[in-house]
Amino acid sequence: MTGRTYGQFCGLARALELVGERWALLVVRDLVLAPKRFTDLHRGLPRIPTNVLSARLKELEQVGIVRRRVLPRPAAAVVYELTAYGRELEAILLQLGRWGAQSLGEPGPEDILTEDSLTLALRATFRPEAARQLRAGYELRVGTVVVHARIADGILEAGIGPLEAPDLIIDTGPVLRALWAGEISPGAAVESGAIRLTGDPALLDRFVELFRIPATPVDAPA
Amino acid sequence: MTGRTYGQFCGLARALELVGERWALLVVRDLVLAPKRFTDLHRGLPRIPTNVLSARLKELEQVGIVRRRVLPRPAAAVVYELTAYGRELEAILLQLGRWGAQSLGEPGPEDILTEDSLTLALRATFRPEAARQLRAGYELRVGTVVVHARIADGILEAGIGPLEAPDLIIDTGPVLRALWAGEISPGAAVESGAIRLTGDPALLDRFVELFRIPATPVDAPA
DNA sequence: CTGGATCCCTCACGATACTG
DNA sequence: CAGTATCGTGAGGGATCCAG
Repeated sequence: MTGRTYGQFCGLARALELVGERWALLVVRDLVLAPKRFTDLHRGLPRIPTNVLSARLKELEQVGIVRRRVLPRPAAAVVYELTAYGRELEAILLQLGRWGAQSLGEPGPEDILTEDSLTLALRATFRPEAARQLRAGYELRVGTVVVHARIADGILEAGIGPLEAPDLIIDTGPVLRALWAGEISPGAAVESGAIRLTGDPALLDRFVELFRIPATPVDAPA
Repeated sequence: MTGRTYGQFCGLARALELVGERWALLVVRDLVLAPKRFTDLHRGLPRIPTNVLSARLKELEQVGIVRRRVLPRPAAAVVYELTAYGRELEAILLQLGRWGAQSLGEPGPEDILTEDSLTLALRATFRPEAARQLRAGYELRVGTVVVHARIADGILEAGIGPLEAPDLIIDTGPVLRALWAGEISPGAAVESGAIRLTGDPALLDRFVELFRIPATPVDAPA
């Protein structure tokens, strides 16, 4: 326990000692939306070795970010959930995710997309000022990944899974990133067939105003 | 370059690929306030091996967070500075630092405190709503570390070094953390001799209102 | 089948020494 | 001052194995 510290009396250094190890923040990310079992976590993070996942959960539990809970019968299952302290990381994760999304290129063939990360991406890129006077329900489908967003009174509710009666279903693929970043217009995306719509097509224009990855800042040389 | 990725199409995963390696965010932290030379960075982060510092700087430069700049003569020096993209991390660092500060215990004997981290701690814990109607200049001394804070019109300006004509000089030690967290009252701190004041003592009460580490959330069991 | 623990290999990190 | 070179250690990666 004496190793692995930064030797600085600093809140940031402390934070990095708590969640700075590899995979730690992604585990927290997958617990933001709901408690999960070990196997569910592993399904959402297939590239993490089970021993590392095990170690991270123990460490996160020890420092009060995650709580291990054994469900009462009949489902004799173990779930991991965030503590109140862990939940405070959500806003930071969203900000960091929005920052990182600016330099996100096209998805590689190995890259996976999960319901959790897509849902958090909706929350991270939501712009309340664009949601005034709007009440709408979107269902977003990317391959087999289905999430939804409901906007009402300037508030976003985003979650996993389909929606009862969506005003618009957006069925798309990798082009979603370019659309999100404003690199392609909704019209062009639909026309190319990269996006299929079910419902009110006009709501797609609202969608790209509601959810937006900021443009990547470019530095002038010198 | 193919290794070290998370295999997820996710802004957060991307962010962690950019700044998730050990020491990376602390290097960014030390560049937030001002560009620095290699040796200055190493002075602020004495525990980082020079080869690792070298590697981090190269990586951060390659991904567009840091720029390496050779100063023109006469000072044939090399400085590292943040790009616009790197500067966008400041708000995130402050939030993360404030989060981590909640679980910061007493400083260990090995822990060091730097001007940079103390200045950023001021920025991170500043509460504008407590600064209304106030115009004041503080000088904060912790050992040989001296920083300052100027408050005017609800705005904070915090930086390294002393102040021309401070309204209050706060000369203190490790007790500062407890004061910051509200675990000890200003009066008790002064009375115990752990804090020495020069200037208007009433401004110390304002200080603890202006800068505050939020209380650590405690989870109810079950 | 869930919920991990164990083993082995590799590579990043840490410490130290050294150079333009 | 601004790094590079070398080398040992331990954490991470991948596969397999085990208990309830």
